[in-house]
Amino acid sequence: MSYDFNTIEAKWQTYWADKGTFKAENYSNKPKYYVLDMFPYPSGAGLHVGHPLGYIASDIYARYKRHKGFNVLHPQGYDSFGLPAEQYAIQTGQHPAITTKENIARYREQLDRIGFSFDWSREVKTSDPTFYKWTQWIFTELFNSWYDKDADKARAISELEKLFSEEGNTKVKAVCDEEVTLFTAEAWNGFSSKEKQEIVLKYRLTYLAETEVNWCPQLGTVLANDEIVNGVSERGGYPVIRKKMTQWSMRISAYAQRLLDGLHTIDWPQPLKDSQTNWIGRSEGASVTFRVKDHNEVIEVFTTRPDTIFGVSFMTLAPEHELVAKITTPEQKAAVDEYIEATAKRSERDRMADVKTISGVFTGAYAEHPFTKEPVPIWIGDYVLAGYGTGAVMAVPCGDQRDYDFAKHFGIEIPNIFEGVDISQEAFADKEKTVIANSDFLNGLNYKKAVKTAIYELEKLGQGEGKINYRLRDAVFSRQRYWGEPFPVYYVDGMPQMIDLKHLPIELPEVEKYLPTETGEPPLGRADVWAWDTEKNEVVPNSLINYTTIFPLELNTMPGWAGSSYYFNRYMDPNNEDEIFSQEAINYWKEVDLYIGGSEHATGHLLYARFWQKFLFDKGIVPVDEFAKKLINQGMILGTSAIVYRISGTNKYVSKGLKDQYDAEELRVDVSLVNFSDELDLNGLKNWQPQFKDAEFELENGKYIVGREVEKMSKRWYNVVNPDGVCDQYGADSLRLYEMFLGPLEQAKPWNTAGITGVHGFLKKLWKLYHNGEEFVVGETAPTKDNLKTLHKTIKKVEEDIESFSFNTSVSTFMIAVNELTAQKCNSKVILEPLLVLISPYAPHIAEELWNKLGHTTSISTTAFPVFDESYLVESTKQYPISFNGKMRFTMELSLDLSKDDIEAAVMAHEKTQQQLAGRTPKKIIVVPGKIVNIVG
RNA sequence: GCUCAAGUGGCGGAAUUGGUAGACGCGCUGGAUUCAAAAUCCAGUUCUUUCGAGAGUGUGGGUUCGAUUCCCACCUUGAGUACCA
Repeated sequence: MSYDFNTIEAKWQTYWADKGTFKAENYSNKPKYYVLDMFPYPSGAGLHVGHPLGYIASDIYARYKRHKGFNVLHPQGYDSFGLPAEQYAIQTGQHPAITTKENIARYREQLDRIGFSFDWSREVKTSDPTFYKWTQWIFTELFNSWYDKDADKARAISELEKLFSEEGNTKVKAVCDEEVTLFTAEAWNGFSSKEKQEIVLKYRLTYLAETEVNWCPQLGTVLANDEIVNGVSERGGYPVIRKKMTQWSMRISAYAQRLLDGLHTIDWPQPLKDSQTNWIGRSEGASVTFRVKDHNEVIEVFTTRPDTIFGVSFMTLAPEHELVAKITTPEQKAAVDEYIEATAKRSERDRMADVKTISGVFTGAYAEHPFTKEPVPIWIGDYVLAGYGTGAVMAVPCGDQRDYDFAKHFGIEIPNIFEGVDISQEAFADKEKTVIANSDFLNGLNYKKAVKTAIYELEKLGQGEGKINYRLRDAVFSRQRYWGEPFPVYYVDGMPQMIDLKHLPIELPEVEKYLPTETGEPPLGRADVWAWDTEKNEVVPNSLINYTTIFPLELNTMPGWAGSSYYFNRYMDPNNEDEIFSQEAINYWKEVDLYIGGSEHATGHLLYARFWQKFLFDKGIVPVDEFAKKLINQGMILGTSAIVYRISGTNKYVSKGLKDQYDAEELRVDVSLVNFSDELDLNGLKNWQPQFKDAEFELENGKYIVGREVEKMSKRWYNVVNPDGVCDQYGADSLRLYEMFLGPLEQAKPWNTAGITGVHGFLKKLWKLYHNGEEFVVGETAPTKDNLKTLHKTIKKVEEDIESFSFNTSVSTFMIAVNELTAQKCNSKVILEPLLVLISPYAPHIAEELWNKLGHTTSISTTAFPVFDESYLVESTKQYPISFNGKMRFTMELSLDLSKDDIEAAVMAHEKTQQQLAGRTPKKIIVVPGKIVNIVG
């Protein structure tokens, strides 16, 4: 019987599903292990061969851990809210839920064919009301919490209100909005309910605020900072402008320091940690207050170099800074207004593209230096960003290149406050070599001491303090979209009210169209049944709104990252209707042990998920404050596009080798039209698209050879390879082996279908080893020394490979093992059984089939991983006493079957040996023919 | 500019407490089988060579008996990030 992979694979996939082989129990005597993939967004295009790469790796690890005696949780689900389904709905009118359902069915079919060991009984979908009930609940929990800086954790709002009523807000150290005014307990108790709500809102971990947001007119929605790339939207590449809107925000900035600290406790890739560190952007320094002369105003600046305070020769405000209008003198007003208008016109993108141009204008006003009391001119300039720090800087031209360039350009004085440094050409920014001069009490001090002293003196004056600044901004949480989680929020007198857990989920209402309304409201503004009855506690028609018992509901929906910020915990107890998950379940599984997914989520999903986990930890809902111990970024699988060359203005195509003789343009054609040797199927091309119907070709050696380009797999390049096709032709086991064999997991690598014959050949050889024609044959004789050596070599290597996630080299190891056993004519059951266990994580179907043929009635996945025995590898080593030059004696360890004479001759013949051994008495020399390999001692 | 990662045959890539560089696969060459092709099997395949050997892991140095591996400088490529005060 030949290796009929299609039948075998279908058979075992059905078996696993029927028997529930991979169903995980929440209680076990075995140690637990949680292997997770980043769940997919089910797009209409289906899976291409790049998608399963990470899933195959995690599946291998999950299956390996089962062999190692772990109770393994390996679930899968869908991140099923999102833009593509909504945009399809806008175009076709089809409900996104239908599109999503179809796409999920297609994904499931494709995933099932690859033979993953997912526990599908735990499947979650973020767009499923039974799931987003808990997304809504977490939102209300965040709303009902504030961040206490003293306790360094989130606490209940009720406790904050109690503090306010007892002592006002003067002593409370909380993370809150900047413009909070101080009040006493008496004042608090005298406030109206609405005033109280307005104040508390400034403290909540999710809050409503008038914020300047990134508005994308084409998409009709706001975008988070990480959804913008180079000033245009990540999706679609549309321009983004700044606009003020009332939006929900998440106070992630409260967790900035803990998000930073937590990175040291988790085993994640360094580049990913670096980009999170960068995104959080902690910088240590001081805030300094400058009085504005002739005005009752102060300018607060943040600086990382308080030691250079005596080098300040001007100040710069961002053009958007609120003080600009107040302090500009009448003489300068025209110039300032003109400059502000010019800046506003320039898009974010232009501003970034053109960093070199120095621009700015003097306001006419002066500030007072805190120590010297000298006047400091106040300028505005667009090199100062309104969104960072306080939007104002104290300019020290001798110590900062941008300040230096600005001062040079406008002829502002550049005082030198560094000892022994020439600043005639450029600023001096080397902290290590800094010695301060011309600076009163800071003279002669180095950087560290000067910083300390300056802050101390500023504090004495009451004009500054040490401060840590973070780049991390609060995350906008509202989207003007239909296909997302609705907020469990209604409004009474303009103030948001949360709907209690017992009435959740608040399900998405039906709408006629999925576009924003004519008045610019989000799509939910089109819903007719979208009001909240506070007596019946249910959603009722808008027509009933009376503002006494029935109120309007929130029209925004949540962003894509809401559901993905905690789904990994929900898998632990996914069908629980009463709780997000039981405490028993979360305390058993605790956290993800291994998380595999793409690096593109570094500053989005992976940061928000850590934030929510820390919040849930503060609330005592989860037992650990980092959700994933280890994370691996799998690399992308790239496509290999095929290119034909058309002579410009004609319908003639020339083969790759001839293209330089013509003025030819490049066209991409479907990769399935090209064989392994880059030869194009001419008739296939003619039938592929009408434009090629009458194509003429100029061939080389009778063939049309295409050009190749490695680039991202995408429909528009016609380079997508579908896993179903690979499974049809070679089988899922070949696909799995080949995806691993392609190269290291973390690296980006091009797909090349030609190479798959290699791993497919291996499976055929493995099959042949057990079969004599149609008959299944297994040897009952005892294994030889060589057989055992091959086996244990393989056990050792495969175990090391899996533990270090070097799945690519394991495939080679299997090939070597099967080649050796074939050469040894070994089909001994004693060898083959453990070998199958080794192979089963990679190629589970064939392993299961042969395991079954060996007479086992249980799944191979329940079998223990074979134990490595070193004695089979070192047995052939012998030790010989050797004399050298008639003086020294040492021992030789021979790992090859060579005679003593051979070795001695080899050592003597080797010229370098005498130098190497001069004056040394080695204990042991490892030798191979002609060379000394290792001298020990 | 800054940060990080990586440079090994025609190609993907092996090789870690520093010890036979190029495993394994693709491709290519030759052979067997076949009327022929596909499939399969066997042998060869870093470069140079006067067939003795010599050179060789981006470049130049260093440490070592010995370096793809460790150290220094440089070059190249990729990724991320950027007027962050």
